[in-house]
Amino acid sequence: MSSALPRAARRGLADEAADLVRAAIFSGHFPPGAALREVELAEHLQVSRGSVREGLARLEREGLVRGGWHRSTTVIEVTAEDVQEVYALRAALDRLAATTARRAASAEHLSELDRLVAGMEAEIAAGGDAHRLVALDIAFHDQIYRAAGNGRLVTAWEAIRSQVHLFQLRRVDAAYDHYRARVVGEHRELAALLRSGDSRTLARRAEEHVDSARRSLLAGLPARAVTERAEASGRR
Amino acid sequence: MSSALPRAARRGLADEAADLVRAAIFSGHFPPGAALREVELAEHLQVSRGSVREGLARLEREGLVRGGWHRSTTVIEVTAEDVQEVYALRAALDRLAATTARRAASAEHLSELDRLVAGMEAEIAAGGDAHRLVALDIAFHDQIYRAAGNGRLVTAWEAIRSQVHLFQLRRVDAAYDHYRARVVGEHRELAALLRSGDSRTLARRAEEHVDSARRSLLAGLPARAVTERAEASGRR
DNA sequence: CGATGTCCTGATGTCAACATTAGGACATGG
DNA sequence: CCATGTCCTAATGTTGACATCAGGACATCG
Repeated sequence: MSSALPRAARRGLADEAADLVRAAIFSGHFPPGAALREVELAEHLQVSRGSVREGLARLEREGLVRGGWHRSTTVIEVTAEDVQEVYALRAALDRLAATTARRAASAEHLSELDRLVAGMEAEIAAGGDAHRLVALDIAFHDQIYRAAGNGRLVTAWEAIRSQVHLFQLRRVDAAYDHYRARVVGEHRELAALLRSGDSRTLARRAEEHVDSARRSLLAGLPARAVTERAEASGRR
Repeated sequence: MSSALPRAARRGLADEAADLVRAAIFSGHFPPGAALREVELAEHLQVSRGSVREGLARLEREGLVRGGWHRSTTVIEVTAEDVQEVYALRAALDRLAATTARRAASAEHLSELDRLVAGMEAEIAAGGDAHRLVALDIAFHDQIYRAAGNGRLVTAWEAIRSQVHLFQLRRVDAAYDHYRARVVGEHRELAALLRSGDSRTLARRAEEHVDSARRSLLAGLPARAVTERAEASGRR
């Protein structure tokens, strides 16, 4: 037993609610700009408003939704500015995570990276469900952050992780072929560099990997913004 | 009016509670390791447990306290490992913030930096209250992050800001003379580089500034950890 | 005497009712 | 027709009571 069993964490309704709502956002049920009303969610999920409220606060910490005083929390929009902000920060974090993991990663961590890359290949061979590929992509980077062994760094990553996830989903929607053609190669190279690469090269490639994602996503975004708001009820 | 009036935000009891508890932690009223019981705080602050709970969640987002399932939230300890984690992350964030601000900062942002440095000098000349100096130090870096104009980067900074504040308070407790001798010079150099420095040099100096703080703090930490727990009531 | 099971206590988790508020619909006056 | 003030409503903010749980004290058994 290498990791001492993940401590059978009992999690509480707030976490449960957060997971459900997050999944609903990723699935497109709540498009960007949609309002997340506490009473609605509470009825639908069969939990109290307090728990929903706490769950929404957690999603806000992840940057997936925004809230305000006496104002419904809403799903974030995907504007070019948002993309620039998130990926600029992600480049800095990924760079630190990669160089730290280069020193600190255990053999288990590294082989798990290989396994995830293999999973991507298998997924593509099996037809290539876009959402599953993105999940593997995110999981790959999760693993790098975990390998670095810096709890605060993991927290910082978690604060943009869901946004990156959402952005990547939109990216594959707009340009799936381009994504599919690159995802395995880029990640395999990162895995190799993490195992036995020069630290400078690793840092540079980690930043370029993010930059590649950023440009690919921006190319698929209409000039100004992708609002695509879908108000539940028309304005009569 | 340069910044369009700061929007008269009404904030709610949760924020109020968070501010009060944070201040109490900085003042030493709640030493590292102390348990923050919701009922106690609720009675003392004259607000409901729900509001206290939400305020504590905010402090947890800042990394100042830790919570768990059915376990009291407690003030973080200050171990060497914690310091390494926070300052490694801070170095990466400060580097990004500085280089971004080098391009994006307005004249107002830059002159506010000068004003803060002048405030430090004045404070030292006036005797030099340690807590006020640290507050100016933090405010200086707040301003750099603000000048960079990346909301996500600001959020990432806010997730370690209070920890840095706490660490710096401990640093001046352990080695005030060393801190006082360096604080003005280092910040003045950063301000100058932000106004008209080479980007590479700026990035390097920003990282070194953090590294200087890290080493100074670690030197004041006993070998293993600084626990210094002060249980409220004895164990009879 | 050590290991194990039971109970108790003090805390957090959850809930539903009440208070407050933002934002818009509407009426009014210029 | 536009500007302004008033009111209403649907949402969030806040609260106190109740349900549940973790951890330790204690008794019991081997």
